[in-house]
Amino acid sequence: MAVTLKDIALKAGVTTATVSMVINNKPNISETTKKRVLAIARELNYYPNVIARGLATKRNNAIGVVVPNIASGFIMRIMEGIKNTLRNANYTVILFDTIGQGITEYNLFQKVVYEGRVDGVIVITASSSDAELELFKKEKMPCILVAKHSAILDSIYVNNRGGSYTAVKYLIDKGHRNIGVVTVNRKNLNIEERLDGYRDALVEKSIPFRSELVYEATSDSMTDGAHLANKIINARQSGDNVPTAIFSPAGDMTAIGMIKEFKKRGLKIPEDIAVVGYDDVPAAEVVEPALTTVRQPKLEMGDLAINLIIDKVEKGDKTIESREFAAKFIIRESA
Amino acid sequence: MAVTLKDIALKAGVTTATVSMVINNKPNISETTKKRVLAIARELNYYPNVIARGLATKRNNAIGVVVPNIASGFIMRIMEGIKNTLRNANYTVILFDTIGQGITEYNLFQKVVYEGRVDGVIVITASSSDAELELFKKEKMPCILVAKHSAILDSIYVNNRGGSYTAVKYLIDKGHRNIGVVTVNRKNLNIEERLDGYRDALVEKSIPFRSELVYEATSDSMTDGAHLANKIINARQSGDNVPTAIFSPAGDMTAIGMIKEFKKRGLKIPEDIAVVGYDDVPAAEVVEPALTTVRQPKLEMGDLAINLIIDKVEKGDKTIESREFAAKFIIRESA
DNA sequence: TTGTATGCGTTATCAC
DNA sequence: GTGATAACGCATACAA
Repeated sequence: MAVTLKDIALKAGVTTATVSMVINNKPNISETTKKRVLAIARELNYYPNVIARGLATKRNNAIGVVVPNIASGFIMRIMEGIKNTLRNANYTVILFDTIGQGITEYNLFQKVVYEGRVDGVIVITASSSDAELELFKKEKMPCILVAKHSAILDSIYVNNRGGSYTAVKYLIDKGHRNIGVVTVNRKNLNIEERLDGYRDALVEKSIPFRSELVYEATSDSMTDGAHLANKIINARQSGDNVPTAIFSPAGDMTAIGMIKEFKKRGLKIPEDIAVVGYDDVPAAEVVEPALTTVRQPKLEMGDLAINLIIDKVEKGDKTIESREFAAKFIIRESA
Repeated sequence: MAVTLKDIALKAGVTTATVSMVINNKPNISETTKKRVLAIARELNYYPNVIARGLATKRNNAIGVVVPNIASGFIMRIMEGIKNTLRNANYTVILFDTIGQGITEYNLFQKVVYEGRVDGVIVITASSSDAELELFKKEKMPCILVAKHSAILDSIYVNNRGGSYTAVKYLIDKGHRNIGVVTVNRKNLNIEERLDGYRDALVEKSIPFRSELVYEATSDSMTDGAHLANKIINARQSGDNVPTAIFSPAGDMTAIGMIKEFKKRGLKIPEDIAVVGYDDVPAAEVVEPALTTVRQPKLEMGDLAINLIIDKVEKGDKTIESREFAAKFIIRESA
């Protein structure tokens, strides 16, 4: 049986109210009783029951992290940033995701908001609409949106358009004019923004956008990359529209799959065809040639997110802030 | 303001007790009031406050996952398995780790047990002693230990000794007699077990164990691998004790770093020196030659862990079970 | 079939 | 300074 305030009160000859005040360091308690109560608490190895405390104070000291799917390197790095800076802050983080639960993201939002387990949330998703996110505002649940800009909530996001622009401009400056681009049909990847950056660079250099140079992957995987690489090589052989460089906002694994397939088919990277990825996964450094890619500052985003949300929760700050991070272009050998 | 049982009761003209019984699908409620209450609950968009419910029932529908550090691919894959099969089971998972909190693992155990937030825990660590783990038993907190065998708690673990044995035997069968082994000083890696497997294979084939063939990494990283590779090459040049194969129970990244450095120094893999890793990280498939390695069935372990713990929590099962998984030897090109 | 009363462990508002 | 007492939202034993 867990030891409660009552146990301590009984043993100390005071009431639970007094014990509670001692435990919470409230003023107006005599030094002597304070010492006695504290000693007994330690002796009995007392831990406050956070559930009961939460009921009484309407504060749980818990932050929810809401994600579509935890099985993503992107999200894990952000989580790492969150946990890393949680430090002394006495908060517990609770992970919510839709995985395997057969519910929509909005259902999950409702659950998180109405269940009452958390004091605030960090929502990491680019696939929810403002209409859905509105729920947090409506129910006055402190919330930080990570991954895209929002007009109605605090948000932390990366300038992916700028990241793509930098990458593509780099390719153009190297002399490339036919630059293929790999997209993927995953809503929470901000893929449209990334394509915009690609177009920006083209426009700036007066290079026409050509839809034949857009390749679609079904997921960010090496097999998809290999498949697309073959498609490109075949197009090369039939002559026209031969890309001399590929930019893969769909992700690094696709880019890596392409590199490996290009090499297998006898092409030299980056001489015959340059490749640029997106994400900077660990394998990007391993592939030969090492992958030039775009990195998002995930740890920093997680760090900022947890700090912001705790501020919101504790200070009741109501202003809507948003913070943009720059994507970092990592130049290695593949381009 | 969140809607409570009281709100529904008021509107339905019954008491909170009745509403509670309806919500929880208790028997002996007339169909008519049931329907009416349910309709109003839906209309008001009622969600039970899980904190209050937890206090009343002493059940939180929450499982704690306790880890030393979430920033590990191993743990993330297990988490993925856990979340994946959580499915309809109406449980929330709460992540606890010691990262950046300046507390010991045992302090964390205490927090988890005494705070009362969770009904059961999955502890993923190989670095805690039985004496520390005893706490869960003592306080009757249902617990599954993942990563090593335990006599006092349910446990799920991988036969790492067998996995190492298989890998090293494979090298021996390929004709290798001087097999280097890379260790790392990280307690929660079960490194000793893995070394035992290495020794087992040696003993079986009557090959003497030689401590000069043991190399120590400081972490599982490419830079450590490169460093060790150079050490080995230098030893080669001075003549004696030249390993013709390397087994890296310290992890794949170290093995990959070695491969890249060996290649840079002009050695051919696996002809001049064979390399076998441990873990099967995504990059293992990317390096050239692709890394032969040992994989632990992480998803399956997570799956079993969550099923077991929910059973324990719900059925109050008291027997101590343990389940061993076999490690899988993945043969690629580096050996 | 439904209402009344009580408790879960804690905090908070009063008196004294 | 400290003790009663109510309240948080819900569940449940018992009474009606």
